Amino acid sequence: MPLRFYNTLSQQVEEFRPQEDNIVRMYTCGPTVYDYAHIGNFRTFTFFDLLRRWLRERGYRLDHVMNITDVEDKIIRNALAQHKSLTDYTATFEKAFLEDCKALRLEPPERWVRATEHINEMAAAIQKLSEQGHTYSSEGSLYFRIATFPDYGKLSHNDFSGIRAGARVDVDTYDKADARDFALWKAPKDGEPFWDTPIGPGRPGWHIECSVMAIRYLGETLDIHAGGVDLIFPHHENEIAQSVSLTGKPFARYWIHSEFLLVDGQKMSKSLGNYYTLRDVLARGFAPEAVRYLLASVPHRKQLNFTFEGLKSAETSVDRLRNFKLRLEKEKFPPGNNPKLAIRTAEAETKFSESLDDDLNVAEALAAVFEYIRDANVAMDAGDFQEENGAVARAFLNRFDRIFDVLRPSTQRESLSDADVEAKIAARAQAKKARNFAEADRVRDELLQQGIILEDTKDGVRWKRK
RNA sequence: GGCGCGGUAGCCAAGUGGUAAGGCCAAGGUCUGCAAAACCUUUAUUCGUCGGUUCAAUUCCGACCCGCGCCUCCA
Repeated sequence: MPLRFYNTLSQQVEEFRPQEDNIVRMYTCGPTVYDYAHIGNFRTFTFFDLLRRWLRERGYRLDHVMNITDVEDKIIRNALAQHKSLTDYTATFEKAFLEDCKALRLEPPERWVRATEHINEMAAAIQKLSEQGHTYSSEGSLYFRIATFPDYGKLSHNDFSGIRAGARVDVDTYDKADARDFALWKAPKDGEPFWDTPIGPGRPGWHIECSVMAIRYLGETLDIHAGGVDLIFPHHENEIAQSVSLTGKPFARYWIHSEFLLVDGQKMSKSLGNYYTLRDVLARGFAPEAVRYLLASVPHRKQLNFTFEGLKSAETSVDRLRNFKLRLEKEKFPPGNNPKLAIRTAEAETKFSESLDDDLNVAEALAAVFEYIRDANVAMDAGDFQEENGAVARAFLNRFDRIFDVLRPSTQRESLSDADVEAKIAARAQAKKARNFAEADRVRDELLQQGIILEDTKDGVRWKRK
């Protein structure tokens, strides 16, 4: 079965085929750097990461652009309040964001692009839209006139035919002719930063940046455009209106949206006290891999209810995976190749791949991995697991980890060197041999205090860092 | 009200027109000097409710109930 994705545009699962050979041109909506990103944001960004990794695993070459919105109302408000320049203000949060991405092992896209570095291009695009008659100005600001774009609503499946132009719905501080119209260019207000451009002084509206930067780097028609479901309307709808008006071409072929993360069944909000940044969660002692696993383990089209209980569960699941990896690496297997197991591994890998091909069904893919691990453990216990099975198993596990990337621990507290640990283990072995279990247990506890866990096996002692 | 997503065991969650994957937790057990790890057993006669289609529905159709999101900024 080919790779396929649910496309918001068609509301169907479709086979994925990029326009050109094996290159995937993908644009994903990145963060607005006005504050620390929260775990809801990272749910979406983790999904982008899985998408990237699976596309590449499937042989595609990626050209992925992600924007950083560094000019926007909240940023301006906060920067003014702190008497900082826009750049000084956003630099802090951009840096924090990139650190968080790294902690979560999110691969960087091929290009990060900042809104403020494309102001002139945005102005030029707006100019062109104006020449084409898609805009009007009001009090120094320029608006996109939705009435000039008949396909408006196709992505969000909204029917606007019943809405009258000019039927004023309460609109913020700007004057719009139609509630659906949106600002392309905002006139400067007192004390606010602005840019001098051929279309006048001001700053870009939010939507135009994505259209302009996507087209600039990826061409007029993207293969994939992804974002959170909350962006479907109006953001992505507006992007389509602008882009298609500008180019006359479809803007993106596959629109992929990830569902919301909820906390305790509700939307995160500061007033409810259920608003968590990644930093908040890590400060509670959870490893970034546990967070990554949790965010990655629920299919993107399903709302993910974040709880600390769930995070704990994710942590234990990661431990199970790591234990298996450790066993695979340390245990001595008899020579040979158990054909039954070889087949079993191939089956598991096939199920893993087919599941991810199916609109990135991570739940099913993980099931394939865990089922395999159980069978392999059983075989190991029975002595049926042989050397050559090990190589294949390691390859499968590596493949799993190229996508999920949770096996490597990120907190490496090297309080004891490997040699120190081995020495302690040797001392404990002596004590055990003398049946001095009190001393043996003392050593084991001592090591445990330092984050070293011992496991006695028939092949000797196996140890790992917590 | 419109648009969209979802309601499957204590929690998370997959899935199919033919009788319920997987993970976590819990209980008991095997192994172990004791642990750890691993394994085994138990845990949904049942998949929001009510109808319908069918030999057969959790899976299709209809209605209804509930949760969440979007409809002004938002991953």
